[in-house]
Amino acid sequence: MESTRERLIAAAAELLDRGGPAAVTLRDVGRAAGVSHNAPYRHFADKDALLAAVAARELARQGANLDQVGASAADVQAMLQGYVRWALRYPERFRLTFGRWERENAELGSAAGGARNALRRAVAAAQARGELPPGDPERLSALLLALAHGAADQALAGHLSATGKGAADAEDLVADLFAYLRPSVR
Amino acid sequence: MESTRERLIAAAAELLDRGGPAAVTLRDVGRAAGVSHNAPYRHFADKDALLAAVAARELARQGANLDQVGASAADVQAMLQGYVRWALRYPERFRLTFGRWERENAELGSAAGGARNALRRAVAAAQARGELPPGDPERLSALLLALAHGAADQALAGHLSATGKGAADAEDLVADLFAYLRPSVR
DNA sequence: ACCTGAACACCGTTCAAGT
DNA sequence: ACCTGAACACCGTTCAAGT
Repeated sequence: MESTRERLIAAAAELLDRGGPAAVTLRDVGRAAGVSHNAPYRHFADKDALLAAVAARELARQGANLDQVGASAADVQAMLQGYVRWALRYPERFRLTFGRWERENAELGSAAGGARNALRRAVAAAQARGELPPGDPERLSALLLALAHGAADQALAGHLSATGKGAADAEDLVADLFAYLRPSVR
Repeated sequence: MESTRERLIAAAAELLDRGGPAAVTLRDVGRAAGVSHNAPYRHFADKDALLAAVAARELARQGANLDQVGASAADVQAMLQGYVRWALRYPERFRLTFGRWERENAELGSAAGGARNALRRAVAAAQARGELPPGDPERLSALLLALAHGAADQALAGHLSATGKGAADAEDLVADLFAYLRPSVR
């Protein structure tokens, strides 16, 4: 049995996918969940809190995927490319998740932290195998995630020329970075 | 003498910086520009068109900076770090500029294209000097810009741990990438 | 060609009231 | 503890009218 709270979050996520944050009106959310237009206020402080709950749900799902990743550089690459695919498939959730509010919302902050930790562990394991350059894994993780994040955002904004000789989609850029990082055989 | 159109854009940019797109109400824009709340409709189709004009102005300014860049890898790095500093200083303009609309707005699309071309030329020059790895300059440019963009966005979302042993700010990540890309002396 | 004031539909939020 | 209907203030947009 789905709680009203869960139905509200699901309805908000669907409206978000369809038309961005502006399309998430409390009236439509209520209608889709079968309650009145201000029933959401019994579960969330305001509209922003409802959107934050959508973001937290998304981040928790991402974290669950990341936990089962392997220890090779190829596994880390696949993890980041999976992240890029998710961003391209659900642009609005991607943009929402990396908005403003992690300072304010504890649930969101810890969900994001968990995902970052999973990536850092995988990077450290690949470094131990000599498949990624040495150095602080936290810092190398940040570099990898920043590239995946930026490549996805550029692709969504239409900034990646998908044709021509220099054509590269967001996943190609992730692959390029891993190729540059591969320690040369000495 | 500043035209009404220019005053509207300037007022919108200031309101945007102060409180994000939601704070850019046509009523406040009109008030700040000394006209009525619907005078903007004589200059822009709607609120989105006004925001697009703000983004275009910003992008044109960025492009003007990029045109005077040198030909060394250090110059390219400085260019990208300047981009990161701009993003961190004007988060709302940064987010606005890389929104949705480049497909729709010709002025915006060409402004963004000009900035990308300036970067590609500088990258090609640094490659010719042997300071960056060979390969299609378009593709390497995309990698560099994606990282700078992603690092800035992660920093703005509070995703970059600014303290601890793995501490790295957005500019550090750009520097790290250039260090990895430096062709090893063979 | 540019601007204004009134008006409309829509939205987030609050409140008194119901079970 | 959870929900509802009415109400309020605010916003984007349109329109008839003015210079």
